[in-house]
Amino acid sequence: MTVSITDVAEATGVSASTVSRALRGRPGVSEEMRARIVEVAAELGYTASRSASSLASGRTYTIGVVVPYVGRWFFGTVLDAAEKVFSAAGYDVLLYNLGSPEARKRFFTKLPIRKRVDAVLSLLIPDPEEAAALCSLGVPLATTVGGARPGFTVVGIDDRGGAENAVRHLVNLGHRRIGMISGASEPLHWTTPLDRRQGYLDVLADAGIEPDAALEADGGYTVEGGERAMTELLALRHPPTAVFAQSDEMAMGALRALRRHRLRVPEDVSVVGFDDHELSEVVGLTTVAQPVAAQGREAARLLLARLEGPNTVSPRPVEMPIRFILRETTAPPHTGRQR
Amino acid sequence: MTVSITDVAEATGVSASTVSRALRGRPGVSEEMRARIVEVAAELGYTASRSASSLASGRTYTIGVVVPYVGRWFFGTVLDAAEKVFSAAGYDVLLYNLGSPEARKRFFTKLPIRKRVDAVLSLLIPDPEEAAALCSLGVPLATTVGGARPGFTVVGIDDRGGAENAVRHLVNLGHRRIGMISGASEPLHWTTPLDRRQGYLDVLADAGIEPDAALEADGGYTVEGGERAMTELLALRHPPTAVFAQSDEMAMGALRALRRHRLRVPEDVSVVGFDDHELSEVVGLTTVAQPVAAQGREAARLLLARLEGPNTVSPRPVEMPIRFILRETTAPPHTGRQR
DNA sequence: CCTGGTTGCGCAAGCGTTTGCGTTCAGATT
DNA sequence: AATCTGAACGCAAACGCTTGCGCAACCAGG
Repeated sequence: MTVSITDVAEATGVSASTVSRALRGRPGVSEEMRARIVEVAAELGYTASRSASSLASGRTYTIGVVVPYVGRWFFGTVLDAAEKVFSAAGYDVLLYNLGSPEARKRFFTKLPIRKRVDAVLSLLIPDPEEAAALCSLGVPLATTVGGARPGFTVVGIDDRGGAENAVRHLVNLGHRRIGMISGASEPLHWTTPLDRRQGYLDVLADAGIEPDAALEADGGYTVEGGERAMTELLALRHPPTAVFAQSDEMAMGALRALRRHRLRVPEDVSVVGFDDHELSEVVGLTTVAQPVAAQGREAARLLLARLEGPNTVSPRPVEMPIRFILRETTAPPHTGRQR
Repeated sequence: MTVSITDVAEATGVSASTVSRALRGRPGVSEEMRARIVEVAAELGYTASRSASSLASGRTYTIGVVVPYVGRWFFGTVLDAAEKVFSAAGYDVLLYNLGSPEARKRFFTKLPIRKRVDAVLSLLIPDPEEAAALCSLGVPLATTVGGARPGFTVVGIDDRGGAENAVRHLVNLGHRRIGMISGASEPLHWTTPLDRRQGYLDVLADAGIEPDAALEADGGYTVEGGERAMTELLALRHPPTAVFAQSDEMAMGALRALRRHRLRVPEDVSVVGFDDHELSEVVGLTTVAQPVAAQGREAARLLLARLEGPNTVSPRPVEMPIRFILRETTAPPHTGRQR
């Protein structure tokens, strides 16, 4: 039926051990013999059974990647980049998409990943319990989100600095009432929304602007949430003249809300996002870009390095560069007609 | 070190076979014994080694999913939905991201998937050779793209009918010069662009409009490609007054090109897309929606059905409903000032 | 009390690799 | 010429699980 290692051993007239060594480039096989074996194996269309080989060797040559939503641009992009690195290095990737609470719970209680992977890249923010579960796997861990976490190799960006750039831009344009559409603040372990908020507050303080809690609305990192949040802000007695959205998706939701309210951007309201979503250029959104694919690549590379070399996790997160991108959704506040 | 089945067996005072049967719900174990074993296993934190179990049983409880680009909205969304179905059924998913030609070649020559999966869902269009390679795996196959293919369970949409809807809408508005931004026409096995083009041609013929090859530009299914294509169309001696883009991404590129040319949408040019991308609503794009996630779910379900029941592939593709969505990028042609 | 059929469980043979160790043999060293 | 060395390869024991078969023990029917 399907060709096994002994088939190619017999066909070559050697033992299975020699075939194994030859095919995996291990020493102890003469070059001519190796060549013959490789040829015969190719001829027979032999591929080693991963199950058998990982059972015998303990290595799976598989990386587990766990993400909250593969469908979302950010995660899809990171995954895309990371997968390329892994597969180029000969690793397969096992995907766990943990969007729903049930899926998440099932994953962390049953840990189907156990004994199945050599390392894991987590793109979701584990709570302390979940992090402990991952650590208990005893394999190298990495992440590109949520900041430092013991045992994890983390590559990220300067969220606070990025937010400062965005908000400072608005301040420099002359805005004083600056709203913020923030991300889900629920999981406290997930520092990104907190850091971005801090950047926002820092700049306000710097500019001598009194922060106003009413100007912060939660958008849950989705387009719809952004729209809702913007709608809330517009319902305020004194709506903001500019809005900093903690993600481009939420910024786009805000744009939609503004259009529904027949408000012009940037004439009536300025909007600045964060992330540089692939479609942000299309809508002309001013934003701060983070190298999403590069983060995935880097995290994957570091993970592989830990796998092949000494398994040491750097204490400080790797920080990737960010870049402010001026486009068309920001302008000085409209001092003329007031709503 | 890590707890194995014999550990559970010893701790319970039974044999490993009984533990195996008990944990997998096989007959031949009394209920009270099963309960005890389950309890002990949970206590010890036992998880069966997949490698060992699939080596012994031949089943991997893993589905291979191969996609061209995980990062792109369409594929990410299909994958997201399919993964949920698979994991809920107890299957893991092995992801192969074959964007680059090298990755693709490596995959199809080495077929690392062999002996690693129980079934595969392919979201890329295999050429005949690649399709044969997949068939040679001897496992159930499914796809959500590219139409009928022997051996594959396929779930798709009525591409031709959808295109007809879109173009008829433009015709009804009074447009006569209707351009088309088409998808990559390269792989001939991939029928979607052809079908959508046919729908376009059908409606033109129906309306007594002479098709003009100059009005078709290739956008390669990307935002940038769409922008280039639109730019080409605008450079024409008689540019179209409306454009049908075969995908929303290309439509968005077209919108960008139009904005760059200081043309208003829909006053100067109407644009209609195809797919209903998650951000199409944000930009107000008129389009024809296809149920992307639902297709992924359905394909996954059918695949699992083939896996558990009799392995029969339905001869006709499953067709999911489409829906025309009128938004704000289409209007009657501007008969006033002409460029 | 002896059959014949269940039911519940253990035995042991795999599944296809990897790998430590042992063997053989040619060539180099004394 | 006897010994040592290293390279090239084979043997066989894992790795952790599944599963066909066998074997007690038990129950009901004659």
